[in-house]
Amino acid sequence: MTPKKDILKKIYLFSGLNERDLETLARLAIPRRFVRDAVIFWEGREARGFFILLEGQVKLMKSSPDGKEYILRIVNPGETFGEAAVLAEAGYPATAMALEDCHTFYLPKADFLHLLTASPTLARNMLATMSWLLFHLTRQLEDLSLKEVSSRLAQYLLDLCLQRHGRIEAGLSFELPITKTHLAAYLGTISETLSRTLGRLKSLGAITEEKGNITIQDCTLLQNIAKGSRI
Amino acid sequence: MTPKKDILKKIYLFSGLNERDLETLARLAIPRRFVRDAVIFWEGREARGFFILLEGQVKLMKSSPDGKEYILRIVNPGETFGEAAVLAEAGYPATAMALEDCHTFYLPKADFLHLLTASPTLARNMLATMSWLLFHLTRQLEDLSLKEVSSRLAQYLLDLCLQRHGRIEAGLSFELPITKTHLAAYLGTISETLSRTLGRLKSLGAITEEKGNITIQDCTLLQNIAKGSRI
DNA sequence: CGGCCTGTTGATGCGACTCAATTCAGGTGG
DNA sequence: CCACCTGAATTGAGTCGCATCAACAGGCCG
Repeated sequence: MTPKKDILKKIYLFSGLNERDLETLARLAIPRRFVRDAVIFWEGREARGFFILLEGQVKLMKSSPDGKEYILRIVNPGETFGEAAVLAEAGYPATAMALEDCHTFYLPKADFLHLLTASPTLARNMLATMSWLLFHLTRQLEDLSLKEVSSRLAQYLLDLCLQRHGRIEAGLSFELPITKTHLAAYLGTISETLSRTLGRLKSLGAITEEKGNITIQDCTLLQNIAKGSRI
Repeated sequence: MTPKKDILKKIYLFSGLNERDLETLARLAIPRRFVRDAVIFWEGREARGFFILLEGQVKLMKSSPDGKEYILRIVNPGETFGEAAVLAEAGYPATAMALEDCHTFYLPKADFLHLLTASPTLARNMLATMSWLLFHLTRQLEDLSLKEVSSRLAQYLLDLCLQRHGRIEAGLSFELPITKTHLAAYLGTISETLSRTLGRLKSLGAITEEKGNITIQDCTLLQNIAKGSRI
């Protein structure tokens, strides 16, 4: 079995840390597993620590009294979540739920804060992580307030293509990493609307879909839709 | 004239800093003035520094090709803006515009980063600031995706009342700190809709308005609307 | 096989945006 | 002091995007 230290050193938040700090972290990190659909933490609850996702997939979400939900972020292996909450004195800003069986490390708040004051590198990484999160949230706000569903979907598909292939080009294809219902909640809509919008992109010739596999056909069109051209 | 140092020590981001660091900051801070409607920085432009607002009011906003705008945050004196951008390598995530004639200090990125690595207190303050921003943005996302305009408006009014009087109670009144057009852009809608929604709150007896002065009449009703009850 | 979850499609209704007209308040200059 | 202008705020009519409700098809698994 891989030692904890070797796992931790691959996490972005801990990159560049010296061996001593990594060993300290390895001592502090507590393995925790969650089954599919388990709630990892609830929005508003006091944040006593944060998580490092090693295996599986987690959604960070807000939900309304009448059952609607909005997905703030999908967490993938190697990423951390709940970090920001241990800095603020408020509780977790959202609810975390396991989308698959998950394997995590848990880092208690007090230990982490202690290490944070001792290690400038860690503090710097933390700042970088948080500014990335801020950037991400800012863009989501822009999308929700200024763009319609078709634009948000087109942008999502382009981002995904870029992430998978490093470029955007007609003919490239990829799978959706989450179910369409979840994707709808992530785009701030519902599955019915997503289904119709995806259908419209297909009938316009922007994309094709086969067995959950999306292929980009007309990237110029897709980019125009993402920018907000009426379709 | 008040020495720069004494001004800086009242800024939250710099609280608890030792005299030496404050003096360094005071040497680095460059006074900059902006007239009403001046753009302080554009979204996407490289962030070479950030600002401390001393006097005036600034809006941070995103705008779409067809002229709509969304206000991410209204900056008030004593607050900083653009800080997150100097940490990330991406440019400014939004455009900053002066709503009134403004007086600011400008802190160049390189100098600030240098001080940041030298001062754990400053790093800690920066982390706290950023987690507050994250919290704030998260709530805005929740509101935009899950709530309708009436809820967002009711919530805004309640927040404002709490901020002004320290409590929420029927009979308390306050002024809107920004124009209704700006408020509309902040709530993710347009002035016509805001006007109608405000009218609805009045006719329901939740609030009254006289010469731009809002008075809370029925806080239970207002709180229910804020939580999402249909009205 | 039957249940369950995911996804698709159709009909309908509501919230909010658009466009246009009007009023109002503040500031300017003759 | 009043006429004038400009930007803010309000109000009405019409439209559109998207959510809602409902029905149904396909895949997976006990």
